[in-house]
Amino acid sequence: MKIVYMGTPDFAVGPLEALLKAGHEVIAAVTQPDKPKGRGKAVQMPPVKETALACGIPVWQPVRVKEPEFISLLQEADPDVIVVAAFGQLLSAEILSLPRYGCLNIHASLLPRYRGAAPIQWAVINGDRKTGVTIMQMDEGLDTGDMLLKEEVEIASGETAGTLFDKVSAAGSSLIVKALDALEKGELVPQPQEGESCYAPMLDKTMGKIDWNRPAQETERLIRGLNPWPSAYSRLQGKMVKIWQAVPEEDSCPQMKPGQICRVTKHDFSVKTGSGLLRITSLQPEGKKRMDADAFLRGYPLTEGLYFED
RNA sequence: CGCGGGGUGGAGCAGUUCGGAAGCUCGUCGGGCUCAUAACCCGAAGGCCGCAGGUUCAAAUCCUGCCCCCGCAA
Repeated sequence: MKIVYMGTPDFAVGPLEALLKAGHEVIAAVTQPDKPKGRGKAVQMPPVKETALACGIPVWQPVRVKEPEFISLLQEADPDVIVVAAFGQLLSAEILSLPRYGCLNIHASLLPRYRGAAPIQWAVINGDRKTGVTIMQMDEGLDTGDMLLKEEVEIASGETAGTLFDKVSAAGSSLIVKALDALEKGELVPQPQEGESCYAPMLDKTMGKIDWNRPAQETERLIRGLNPWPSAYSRLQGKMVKIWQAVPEEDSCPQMKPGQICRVTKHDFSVKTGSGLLRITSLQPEGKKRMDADAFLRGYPLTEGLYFED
């Protein structure tokens, strides 16, 4: 199969490698333009570009895929199919109908649930026990196309968005290979999306601000869902503190108010929430590395009654 | 030149303003107490204070250059 691959972040790297390993002819990788990132302002290339370059695949980085020059470039390439994974730009009808087999998308959820940009994180934040990956035939809607193949992935207790990303990406890698195989043989049966749908909007940093009035369980899920990015955080004595790991507990401090620190032990400490306590076991003060709570407590002695600020 | 914090025994921190014997809370090892312990008591080991130069009688501390880690922003 002559494939044009469209993808940008780490999630899209595995599937690309899987396609190559399966012997498909990837004639080009399309990815978002390099952007200034990181501390220095240094321009960085997307993960998919790095991989493509390392594999000797031509890389295209159109600012807008709708540009006529890019469309004609695609037409010239004449792919059998376009495979899309977390690319970051919407494809026009013109592009969707360009390849013989159309465009296949690797989506990180069991559609029709979690259409949109951050399906993995939202599955964790909402406390789902399983999610998955869906290969679908793209249409003009946002993740509304007919489904071709699906695979479930369990969400373990304590799962973070980061660890789940790896699992779902791996599942997507093998599934897209299967899908193309079946596609060639004409064995795929498109299935319209039915049932309850929902959206998983893009995450932004403000979501990570912990509202201590919320129940401890809910905050704990938020912490896992926003790990490794953008991370859940609060403020303590004027400094930003990221919370990396916590455990919900029974409320044993009825006299405390939400956000107040209680039960400081040698190894960890708990914070009062709107419902229950949240025992903090791993955190990261501004300017410091992530550390276990007991390490934190050695250098930053806390007293009970102290508040996390808004 | 985007803004800022930091690199001090195994861990987390103080000390740097106002140069002058390496400290705190833990951990580790040995011993003691105890039915027992994450508790308590006694003792010990373990640091070229990120690297390289400079100033000085004397530098963790002042000056210069470099490396590395991290928060914000993007």
